[in-house]
Amino acid sequence: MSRPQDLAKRNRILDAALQIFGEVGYAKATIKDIARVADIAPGTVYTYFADKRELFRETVQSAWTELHTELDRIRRSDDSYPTKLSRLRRTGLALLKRMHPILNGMFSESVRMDLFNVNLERFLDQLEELFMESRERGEIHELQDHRQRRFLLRTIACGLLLQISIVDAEHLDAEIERLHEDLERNEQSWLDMNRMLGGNR
Amino acid sequence: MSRPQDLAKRNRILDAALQIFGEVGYAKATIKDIARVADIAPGTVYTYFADKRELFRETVQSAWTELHTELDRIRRSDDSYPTKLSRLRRTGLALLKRMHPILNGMFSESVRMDLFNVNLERFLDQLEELFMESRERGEIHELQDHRQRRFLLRTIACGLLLQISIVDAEHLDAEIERLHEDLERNEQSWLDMNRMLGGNR
Amino acid sequence: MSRPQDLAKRNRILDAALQIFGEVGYAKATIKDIARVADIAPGTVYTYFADKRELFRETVQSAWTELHTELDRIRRSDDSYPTKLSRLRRTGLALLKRMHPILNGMFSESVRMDLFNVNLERFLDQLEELFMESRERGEIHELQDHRQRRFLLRTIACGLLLQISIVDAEHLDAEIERLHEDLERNEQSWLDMNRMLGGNR
Amino acid sequence: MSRPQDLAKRNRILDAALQIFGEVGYAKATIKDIARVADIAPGTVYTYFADKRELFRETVQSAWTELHTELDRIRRSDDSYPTKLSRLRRTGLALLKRMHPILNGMFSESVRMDLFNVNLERFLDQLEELFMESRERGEIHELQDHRQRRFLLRTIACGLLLQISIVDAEHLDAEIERLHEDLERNEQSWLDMNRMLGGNR
DNA sequence: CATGAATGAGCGTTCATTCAT
DNA sequence: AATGAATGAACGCTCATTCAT
Repeated sequence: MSRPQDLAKRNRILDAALQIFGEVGYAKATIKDIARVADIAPGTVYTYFADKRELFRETVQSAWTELHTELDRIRRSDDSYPTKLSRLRRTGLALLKRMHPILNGMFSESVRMDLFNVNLERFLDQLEELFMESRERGEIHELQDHRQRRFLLRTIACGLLLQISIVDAEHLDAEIERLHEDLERNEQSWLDMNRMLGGNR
Repeated sequence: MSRPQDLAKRNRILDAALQIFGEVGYAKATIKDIARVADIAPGTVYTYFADKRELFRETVQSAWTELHTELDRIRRSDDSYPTKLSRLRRTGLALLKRMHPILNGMFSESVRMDLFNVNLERFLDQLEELFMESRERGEIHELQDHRQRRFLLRTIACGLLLQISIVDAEHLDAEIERLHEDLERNEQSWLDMNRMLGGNR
Repeated sequence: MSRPQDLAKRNRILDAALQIFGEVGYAKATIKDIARVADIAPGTVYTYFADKRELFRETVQSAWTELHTELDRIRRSDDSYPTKLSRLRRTGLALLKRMHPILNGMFSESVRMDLFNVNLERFLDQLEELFMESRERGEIHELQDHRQRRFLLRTIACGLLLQISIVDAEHLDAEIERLHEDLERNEQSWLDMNRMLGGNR
Repeated sequence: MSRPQDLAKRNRILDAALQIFGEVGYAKATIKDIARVADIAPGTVYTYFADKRELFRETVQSAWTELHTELDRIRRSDDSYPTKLSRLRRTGLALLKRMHPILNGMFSESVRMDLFNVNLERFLDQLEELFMESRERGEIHELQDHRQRRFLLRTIACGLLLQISIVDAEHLDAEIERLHEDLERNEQSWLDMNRMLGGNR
């Protein structure tokens, strides 16, 4: 079955889905509500998506894909390591902010649909690539062994994800700002410590 | 409406709810299934809990309360700081393991019911108390300022929570074991670094 | 899942189903309409029947079962062969009359659910038993070989079934009466011919 | 609304309708599927037929019309009575075979749309015409009075129709063959008996 | 207090039909 | 005349909740 080409309408549906899934979670979100927000008839949703599951899947996956793409772009840039970290921080938090509505309701269904683990590991892989490349350029020293690093990366990534997801919309901007600063200061500590320990070697 | 006194039956319902909510998530869990597992009639659930929301609320809160109680006990013990850290690690992961079934399906509803933030902050408060007390006894030096520490604690706590919640039951034991080791090694690094930097002062 | 014991209500639902399935056919019959006729809430239907298919199945099968039972009773009676034929005619047509509402809409779904062939063959088997027994008692001579007889029995049975099913309710009584007479006269011809040919042997 | 002149396309739609109605029955057949098989857009169906009901009506009627035409041709031929019977048998069963897909799902809708009775009676009328003419030519003797004969004809016609309709596609050829033989043997018995009784007069 | 049958609002989904292109 | 995306009413079915027993 071929899908119509009206990408604008498809995106209106995805935006509406993002909003509604975010507001009430997957199970309580209704196609009728999503259609109402997208300003179309309920039946039209099924012209663009096979069923509720696929709509959710596409909604979530589009956010992950954006993250992967951005991280890839940062990695391939000519920026210095600290600049890359800074860009990553800004990009990641901006995406989290945009995805905030859905984060809260997405974990359980994402996991059930196997959308979470695959994307998380892919994200971590790219992050490690970035570190490897920077180390090869002599921009950083290694602090931990592979496993330890992976553990910390995963834990921090999950930690940020969950922290954003539990903020209510009202305080979202302030929280993002706070995390931004905290991450920046933390990075500075790491860079300092890295330099210090690197110098000690 | 006054509540009946049969606490044994109330707990049977809570256990059944923990199991069913965990297996299928809040939205897909049915009162009928919970009642069947608790070996009572569906209507009886409403003698002990006002509605499905309250049943979920009580189910989740009982797990948190257990965590708070355990952490309090550890804090008040006479153990050394490394021992306390070790006990905390073991206790926390054991509870996470027991709560695993429900973790996956609980975030969105927990947040919506404001069960998450309050309990998380209370947990972090206790954790900080533990650090303060240990520092006062000269067992540790401070590495970061209050805010930085809070950020790291919250991020790591959330990170562990989310990591456990996305593991499927089959790999749960292996994952718990892995996290246990990773945390232990990480703690050792911190202790080493703490000692090193402390010595520098 | 055990079913409640309120047989009166179950039968009210079956009667309503008979009426509605008969009026509009399986596909266009709605659970809501059946529930309305049975004077219950739509959901209640699902307390007594698993789904629409099972409700239809039970509705149709109950009629066939009644026919099998009646034919069995006639066979085992002490009546003479002509009396048995007469009783069979009356019983069969009476049942067809009662089932008339559903006949029209039932063929296609019955066949799809494999309700038709099995019951038809069972009916024909019993009919043949009746002939065999009567022949053993010397009440009839055989006119045709087994296959020819089976063919005629099946064709006539199907023919009567279809004829009744295509009569509209308004003319049902007259049609039943007409078929009754026609069958009676036909039987008489057969008996005459049987006697004639029997006498010739 | 005037109808377009593209008869080839109209027939493609009718053929597709015959196939789809036959495969799944009236209610489950969709205009989209019929359009897909006919290789046109769904909307185009409504250029040639007012709605789904009319499309079904035309589909079924075209089959009946074919039967009437064929029977008429046989009647008007110069063949002898036994040859005519034989041709009728062959023609009828061949048409039933071709119509098999639709038979199963058509009774209820056909009756509801009053397509069945009229065509059946017209078919029986033609059949009787054939007998009358053959009797006038002295080819057969009469066995029964008008009413008795009409009853038997109608019953056997309906019986054959229903028997074919309940055969699944897989066994259709074998069943047609079987009915062919049974009818032939039965006709022979009738002819024999007719001759015997005729000779007695 | 316990029961469990009854309730009925509301879900995801389908599809005959329309109509702007 | 042909298209096919859009429509929205209506379906089968679920299940939190109630209440007569």
